[in-house]
Amino acid sequence: MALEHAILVSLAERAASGYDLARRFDASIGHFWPASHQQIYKVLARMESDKLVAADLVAQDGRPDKKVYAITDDGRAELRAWLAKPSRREATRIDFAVKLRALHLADPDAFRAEVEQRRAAHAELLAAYEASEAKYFPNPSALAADQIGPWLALRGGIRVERGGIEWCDEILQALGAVT
Amino acid sequence: MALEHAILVSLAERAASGYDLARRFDASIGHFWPASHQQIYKVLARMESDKLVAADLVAQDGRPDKKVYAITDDGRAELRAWLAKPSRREATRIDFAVKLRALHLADPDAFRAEVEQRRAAHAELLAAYEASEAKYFPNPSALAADQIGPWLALRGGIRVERGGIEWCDEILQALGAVT
DNA sequence: TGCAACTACGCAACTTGTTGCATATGCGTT
DNA sequence: AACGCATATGCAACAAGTTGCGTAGTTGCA
Repeated sequence: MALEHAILVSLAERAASGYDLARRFDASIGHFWPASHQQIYKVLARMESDKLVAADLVAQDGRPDKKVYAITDDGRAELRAWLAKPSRREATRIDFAVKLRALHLADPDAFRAEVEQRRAAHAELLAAYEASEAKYFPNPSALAADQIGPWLALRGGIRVERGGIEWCDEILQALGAVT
Repeated sequence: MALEHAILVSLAERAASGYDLARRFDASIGHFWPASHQQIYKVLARMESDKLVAADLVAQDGRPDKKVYAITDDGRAELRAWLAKPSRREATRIDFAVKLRALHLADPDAFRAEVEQRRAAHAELLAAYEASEAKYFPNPSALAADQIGPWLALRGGIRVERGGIEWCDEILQALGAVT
């Protein structure tokens, strides 16, 4: 159950409502652990009953009330335990690679279009990551201690997307050679 | 439901029992879509009742009987439909990147050890992929039509592992600079 | 005035995958 | 004879995530 840990990491940075978390996941941590608001609310409710987080009901004017969750000492202990325990290799499922294996059964033009679409998606994410890096980490050699991790995570994202683009280019080249 | 499609791809290559598929997944297609034998048997049973595959009971001597599954025309149609429909971007969940974000809360030595372990795992998989490439695709410029896809998929795996190693090295360097 | 978009929370049904266990045969080793 | 290992199949309980829907107030715009 790693969404739990992703939420703990996010709440350790600062307290947030379920809604805030959902947006935070869309913007940053969710690049590595996507989560829908439904799933976040569900897990948050269980975490509250497990005392890993504590809710504080905040009335707002002009907006619905919200429940602001903060990490508890139990939560921090759980987070530390998770960090200390080496995680086993996560299973990466790459739908696209499965499709690739069946390339000879597919329509070449449709497949090429899909590869190009995929390449564009990688390029878009890469641009977003690079913009984040320029904005938040302009000087990586002089980072605050709690910024090194987020920066390294972002670097990983950049590598993944660049690798994805290169893979697409290699595929397009191979497809081109066939045509 | 993509395990279904991975199984169809595998059975389109050639018929197999659940046990065969499980081993095939361990060795090749499972690098991109891991699956346990329990899950494979479960999905196969449903696929049989959906007429996507047909089972043939084969008695063996010296071994338990087995059920050899072959793809049906309906299965081939489903496979073609899946190939033609652009798949949306799969959600990649990177446990490790979530941990990285909480780096400042972790024990530096334990974390370094985990990164090194992760690097070793990437290196091991990379070596296996490169051995496969050398063995099965010694001459990529002259590949049979149905071998291009599997080769490109393997190339993707190689890229992923190489990228993973480089990321680990970047992290180790950053951790070293701190110490 | 109406309608879309944003904030804010959540339930219910379903699908997918994991974990632990059970069963059976036959081979080779100790 | 006992044990582990490979072959071969599967069930049951559980965990995690997806999809579709529902509620309710506020803001801004056309």
